[in-house]
Amino acid sequence: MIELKGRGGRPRSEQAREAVLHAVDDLLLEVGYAALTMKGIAMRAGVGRQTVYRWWSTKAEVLFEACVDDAEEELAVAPTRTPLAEITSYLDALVRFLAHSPAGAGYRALLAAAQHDPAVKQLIATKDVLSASASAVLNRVDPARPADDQAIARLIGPAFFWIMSGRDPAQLDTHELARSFLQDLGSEVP
Amino acid sequence: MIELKGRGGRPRSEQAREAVLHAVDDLLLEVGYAALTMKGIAMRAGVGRQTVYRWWSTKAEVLFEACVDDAEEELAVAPTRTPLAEITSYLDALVRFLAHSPAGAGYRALLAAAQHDPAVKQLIATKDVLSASASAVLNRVDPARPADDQAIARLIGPAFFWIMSGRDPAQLDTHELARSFLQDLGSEVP
Amino acid sequence: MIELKGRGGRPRSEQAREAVLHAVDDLLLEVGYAALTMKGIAMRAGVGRQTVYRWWSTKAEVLFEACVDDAEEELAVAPTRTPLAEITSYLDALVRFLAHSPAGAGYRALLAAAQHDPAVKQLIATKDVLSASASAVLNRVDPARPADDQAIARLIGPAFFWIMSGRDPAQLDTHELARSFLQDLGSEVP
Amino acid sequence: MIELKGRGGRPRSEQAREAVLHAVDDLLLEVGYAALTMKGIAMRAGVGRQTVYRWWSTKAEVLFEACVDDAEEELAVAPTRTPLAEITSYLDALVRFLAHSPAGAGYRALLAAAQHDPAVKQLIATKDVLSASASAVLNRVDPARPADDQAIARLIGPAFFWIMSGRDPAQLDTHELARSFLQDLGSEVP
DNA sequence: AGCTAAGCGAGACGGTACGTCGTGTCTTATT
DNA sequence: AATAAGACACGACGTACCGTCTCGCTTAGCT
Repeated sequence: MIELKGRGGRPRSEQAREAVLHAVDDLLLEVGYAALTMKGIAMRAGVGRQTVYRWWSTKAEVLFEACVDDAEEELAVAPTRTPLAEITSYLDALVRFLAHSPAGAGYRALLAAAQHDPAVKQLIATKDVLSASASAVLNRVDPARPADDQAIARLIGPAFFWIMSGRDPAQLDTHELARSFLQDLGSEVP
Repeated sequence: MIELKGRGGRPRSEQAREAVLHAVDDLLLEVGYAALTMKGIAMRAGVGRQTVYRWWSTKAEVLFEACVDDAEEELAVAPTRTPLAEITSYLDALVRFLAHSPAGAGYRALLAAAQHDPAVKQLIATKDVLSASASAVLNRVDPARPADDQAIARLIGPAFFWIMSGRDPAQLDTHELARSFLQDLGSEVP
Repeated sequence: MIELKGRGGRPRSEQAREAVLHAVDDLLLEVGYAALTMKGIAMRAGVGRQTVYRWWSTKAEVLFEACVDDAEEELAVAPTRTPLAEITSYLDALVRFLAHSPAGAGYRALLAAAQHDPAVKQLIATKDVLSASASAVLNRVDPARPADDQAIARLIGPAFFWIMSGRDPAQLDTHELARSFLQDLGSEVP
Repeated sequence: MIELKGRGGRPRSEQAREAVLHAVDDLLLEVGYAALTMKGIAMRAGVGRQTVYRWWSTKAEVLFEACVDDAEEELAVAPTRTPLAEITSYLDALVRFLAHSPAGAGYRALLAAAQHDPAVKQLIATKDVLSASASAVLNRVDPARPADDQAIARLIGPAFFWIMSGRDPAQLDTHELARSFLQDLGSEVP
């Protein structure tokens, strides 16, 4: 037996929960993260403000829950024949996610907020979708060598910096990035 | 001569300007970027609110002016004998700047804000201290090959991602990063 | 016989009813009428909110039911030998009730609320404890002359105004008030 | 020299002050005291909420300032030839004020609130318009005998109770009240 | 004994006012 | 003309209470 929580009381409304998450998705695109407010979310969702505060403490938490699932899905790439194709395909997905996806916009906003808000830092640390996706790809490319953080940073870093520093995603040569990453991988200190 | 501005009137107070910039520096460390406000800056600086608005439009502009000079200085590394030492030294400076320097905290906050504020994006684009410093190092290491954005991203990216994603700066192996970067440099497609 | 209500169903809980009335009594003294809330009453009584709303529409109704019985009792004075003693004794009880009794505090609050809430006005009109008590005394003092509203107002008014306008009840000379009231009574236009 | 306050700063807006006071007057009649809110006052006045809170702490304070002047004016009666006419005229004005005047509605609301709010009690004690007006009449009727609180209570009390307890003002015989009051006055203990 | 129905505690729901704070603008007197 | 001071209209903050609703659980009278 597990379900021991709250014996009485009206159960949480799944409808309200979804309305809030959809409202956050919509508003992020329409007004941006800075103009995203708890009040605005509640109004857009047709929900009382207390209902939002009851389940989420900050707009960052709502946004995190709203886009973490999409993020995982968008960063998963299909297996390919060669490591080069696999890495290139992953980097393309990464750039697409960070630069164009709604979920990516949410992720960038959260990562930005985490730079000056320890609570958000801790929040996004609970599910590090970027590292996890890179780790999955690396483990598939070279199952013998377990993916470490340093390798993940070398894989993700250049594209990540490219997007975060505001450069044009179309100008990034992901194929060259993948080639150079794999060369390092095959030539590390013996 | 030079002073061609408004014919009459009181000149701008240099004292007020410096008080504002120092106030921003102090407050960023004390309360963080999110809690940084124009009102708070003015109060801390002992300056009228209008005086802040007269010379800067947003808190981002004040912060930018307050930390861009420090940033340039901290990211300049002394020339070294070998490329490997030079690159390693630069990456160390980069990590130190992003992870520990007050100016770096300001830069991170601005770059974060730029993710959802086009005005801030444009602002920090006017003086890309990170790319400029990397460019300087690259040109010194290999004067024959002019530094391009892709190489800059490969150099800065991994360390940048490491810090921005909240990893411990002490765990980053900059020497290994430098080695792998230089290997790519020497082996690019002929 | 008589019990024609709903054929089935759980009967009303007398325990809950009393808990609510006691809670209102307690809270009125502790936090005052303004801070008295339906939610607070339910919590203090250890009762569901709906249970309060099921039997009373407003906090005024609960309070009325909670203090009307006490009020009647406190305003009833024992017969005395002389009219003067009787009237004085009644005025003393009136002042004691209005100024010091918990039930009187409830009555003052309700009468105050009635000034801007027609529903409360109608509510307290259903059982005018003040006038009724005065009427009883007057009828005993002079059975020949039925107590009219004007006489009741002359009897109650001065003390009522004294308390309602915040004056010190100890400074009121009820004996003098009684003497002057009786003089009027005996000298009205023939 | 007196005007030493605040050397700098924008002066208080008289326009905003009047807009707020008029808004309170209007809203009291339209929605009643219970539904009167600081937010509503600010909106109706076309004024920021902070502006209201800057100068008044509670809706009671705003209302007090809004109706105290009207109250004083409405309770001042013109001198008459006979004491009976004077007293009757005053009682008529008193009833008219309490039962029909907007300012009187405000006064009743405040006096009601004072029953359970010490701050309001203290507030209305700073300018006791009812007692002051009665005092003025009594001093004119019998300059030899200075008006005491007990006499004031006997004069005001009956009419006050009549209105506060919700009776029909038209049914009150002020002439009889005045006659009986004057009889007491002339026959007090020697 | 089983069924039906209303009351019960609990607590989430959509709303709205609270009093505070920061926004960017404005209006003073002073320098 | 720039300054320090501070009032202005505006609107988001997070909290509290409103009155309603939906749960699972009594607790009775009526088959």
